[in-house]
Amino acid sequence: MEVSKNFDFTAAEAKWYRHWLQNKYFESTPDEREPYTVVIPPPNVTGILHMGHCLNNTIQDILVRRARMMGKNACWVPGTDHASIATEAKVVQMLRERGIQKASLSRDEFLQYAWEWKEKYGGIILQQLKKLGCSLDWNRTSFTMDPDYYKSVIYVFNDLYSKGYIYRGKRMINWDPRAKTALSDEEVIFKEVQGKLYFLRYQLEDSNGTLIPLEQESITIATVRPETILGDAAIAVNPDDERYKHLIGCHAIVPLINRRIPIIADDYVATDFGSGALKITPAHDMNDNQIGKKHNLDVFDVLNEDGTMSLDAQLYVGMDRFDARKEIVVALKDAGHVVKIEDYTHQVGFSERTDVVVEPRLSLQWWVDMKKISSPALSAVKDGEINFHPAKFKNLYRHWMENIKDWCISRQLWWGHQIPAWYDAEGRFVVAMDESDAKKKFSENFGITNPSLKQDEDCLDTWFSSWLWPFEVFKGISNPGNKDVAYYYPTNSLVTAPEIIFFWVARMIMAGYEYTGKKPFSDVYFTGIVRDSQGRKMSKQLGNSPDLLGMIDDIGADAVRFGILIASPAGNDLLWDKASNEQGRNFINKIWNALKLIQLWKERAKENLSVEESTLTTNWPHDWFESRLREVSTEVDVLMDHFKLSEALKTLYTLIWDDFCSWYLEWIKPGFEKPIDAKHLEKAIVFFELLMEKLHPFLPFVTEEVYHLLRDKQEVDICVKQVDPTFKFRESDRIILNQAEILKSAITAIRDARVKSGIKNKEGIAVFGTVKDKEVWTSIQELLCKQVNAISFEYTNDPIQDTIQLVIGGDRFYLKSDQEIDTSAQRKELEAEISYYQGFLDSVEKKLSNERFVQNAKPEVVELERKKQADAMEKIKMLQESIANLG
RNA sequence: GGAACAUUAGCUCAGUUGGUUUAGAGCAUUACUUUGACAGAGUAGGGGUCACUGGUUCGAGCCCAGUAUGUUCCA
Repeated sequence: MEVSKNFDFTAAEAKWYRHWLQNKYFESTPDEREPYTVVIPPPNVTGILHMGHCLNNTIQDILVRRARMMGKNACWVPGTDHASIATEAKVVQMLRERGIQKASLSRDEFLQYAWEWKEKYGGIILQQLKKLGCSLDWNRTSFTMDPDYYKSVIYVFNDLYSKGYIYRGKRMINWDPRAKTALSDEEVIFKEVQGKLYFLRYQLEDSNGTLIPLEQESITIATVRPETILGDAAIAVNPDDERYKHLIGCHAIVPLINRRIPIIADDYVATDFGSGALKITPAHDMNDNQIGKKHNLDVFDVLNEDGTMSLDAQLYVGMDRFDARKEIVVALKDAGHVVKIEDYTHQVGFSERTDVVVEPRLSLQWWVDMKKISSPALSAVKDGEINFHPAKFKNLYRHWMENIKDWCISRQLWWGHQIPAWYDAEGRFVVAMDESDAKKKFSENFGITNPSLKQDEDCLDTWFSSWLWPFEVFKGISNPGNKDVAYYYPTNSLVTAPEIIFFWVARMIMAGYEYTGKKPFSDVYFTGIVRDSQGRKMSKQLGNSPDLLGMIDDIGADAVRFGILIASPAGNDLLWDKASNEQGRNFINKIWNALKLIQLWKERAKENLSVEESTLTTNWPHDWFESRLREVSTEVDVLMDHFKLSEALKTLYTLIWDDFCSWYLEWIKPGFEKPIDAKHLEKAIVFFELLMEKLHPFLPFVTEEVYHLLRDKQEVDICVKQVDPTFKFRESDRIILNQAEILKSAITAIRDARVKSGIKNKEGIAVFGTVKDKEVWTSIQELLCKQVNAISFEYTNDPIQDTIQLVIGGDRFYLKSDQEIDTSAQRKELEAEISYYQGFLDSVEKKLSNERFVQNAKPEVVELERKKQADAMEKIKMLQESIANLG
């Protein structure tokens, strides 16, 4: 069959993905086989494919394809999560473009637009995964707001509430004034900001309650947020601070609004920061809030939910917080309260979603009491029931779980699962499955029949639905005990990013034990973070994320998969560079060229070659390559079992490029325009097929294409081919593998000598050997001669004059050619070798002359050193003789 | 401020319980080769006080302590 010059990945990728889908290879239903289940970490429904997804999903696809080929019933479940904040932002933006204000819509109207948006643009990412070759069971595509899934989330809320694990409480939270929503700590990004530190002096009262003139004595505080002084409730000083000891118990006056506030003592205050006096603003700072609670201070909430100043501020009411800051500084200056203003660099929290400065704010929120459900999840990882790869994340997990904090699960958004709490006009509430259930509970709890109820406006944190993912994709809650969940759950491997170990992984483990009594998965593989070649995280702002789909179009999905994986050492961040794609493309090109060679041979294959036609009389190359293939298969299995995917791919890369192409194919290659023995060709094809089989999980498209081109008719597709589990390394393989090492080093050494002596490739040489083990050399001499263009190979006991002398292993060789031998170059070469071995020998002898070493070291270690010594001495002796022979 | 992890060739990394040929791989680099599957190639080479300082040991890239630097997480 005619084969194109290069692999046409565009055509092959489309063809094979369609073919695999048509044959339903990715679809799974429960049967008698062992399942292998992976659930995809659901990407945002708003998302588009980026490098992180590429890495993550390539890894999952490799695991799943490998399991499928190993005879397991592989099931990889796709889906998306509704990403409440991100999606709502997109919808609001769409509405704005149409000139619609969100505030002008009812909740139902807004949700209609949101669903419209989701149907139209949502889930593009799933289509993109097909381009990457992902073998997902598309029939099982799930969404966290599917009707059953939605109901399960509501059920879980009810259940946890009835168990007393969910409570409602006023707490200091991170508030996003643009999205008008609470954020979890994890959604706040701290950035270094150039700000100002304002030193402000407050007027004091003396112990009799008389105002002291500002010029006479005052107390100076330092703040970066002068507008919040309107919410001051106290000034705190360190009890040991001599400067302020006399003021403790006195009062100060908040400038501009003349509020009288106490001066209190608290050892939280650092004496060496700012002025040593700390203003306490309980409504607007996490630490101040705690101090406020401790000292029973009043709370003045001076900000509205949109970040403007509130009525309680008394001044600048309705003005944005940053404008108010500018104005109040002017007013304070005018009133003589500003002592100095310094430049100050500090960490400020920004909203991950809207990038506005986050406000610490008091708010009534729903919380999960995490301590009540975390303990099985902690011990599961500690005891190794769930294994983390790499294991270092175990520590991190343990630390977080042991210091776990309550989880704020309410979000001030409409897109998501609406909190199932109903209130009456007097603020009484019940948690229920739906409104009629709520009415029933109102009558039970409060004796009220047919109350007028209003459901909580807020919806739940997205993670509160995605923590059910591993079992609810199989309807484990909505249809408990069904045949799918019984078969596929617990799942096998989860592949995700370490960034969401707490957001998601830990919570899935908790939910798994809480709702199924079982772990959700056995292994968690944490990928690295994809960074650019300068080590920066990829981000939209930096514009350093490559266009993944464009890359797939340019270079092919296989090359992209290779590129990302080869750069991805287990558990480390990876510095991704476009060059690694090219390495992938080159590798595919290499495979393609090997295919072309095989096709060329097919045209010239013959049975029963005559002696003149035959250029290979031994089966040694086939025996060797089989042993080598067995060895590597076993190595790769071990690496894969330890999730060392990058190394497994490197191992296969070397096997194909070096062992198969550079050695094996060269060894069996017929002479120029000579025929090849059909039985040799058949062997090569079988090996090529096995190589494609091993490589298929990594590079699915090119392997399927090559596999089908190797024979006119393949019985099965490689995608679903079952590997032979008995094809493994055997102890007996060692002999021939060792012989091959000797052969390779002999070829390399002789080629090197030829180059150094300027012997042209075309010029034949005669090889003479003085060897210890003739049997070994006899089995490989045909190949040796072929590879170094030797016209003869003879054994000799005596030195041969006027030859190039080599010591290979413990054997001596003489190369004879018509070329004149440059003895001085030879001598230099040999002397360099001697000095290397002499240095080596010295270090060994130093050890052996140390009596304590000989006494204390294990006998086999001493024995080994003696052998090293003997080997080195013999080598040196042979090299010296070679020099002597040069004359 | 606290904690975890890391530091090995120009870059990215291996290096399994301390001894296995005076440290290995890929990429990059240098020289040479070139009508024969493949220049997207082949052959050969150069390149490292294993961050630093001590300690344990007959013996340390590996174990221990400290220092420095970096990354991440938590305050």
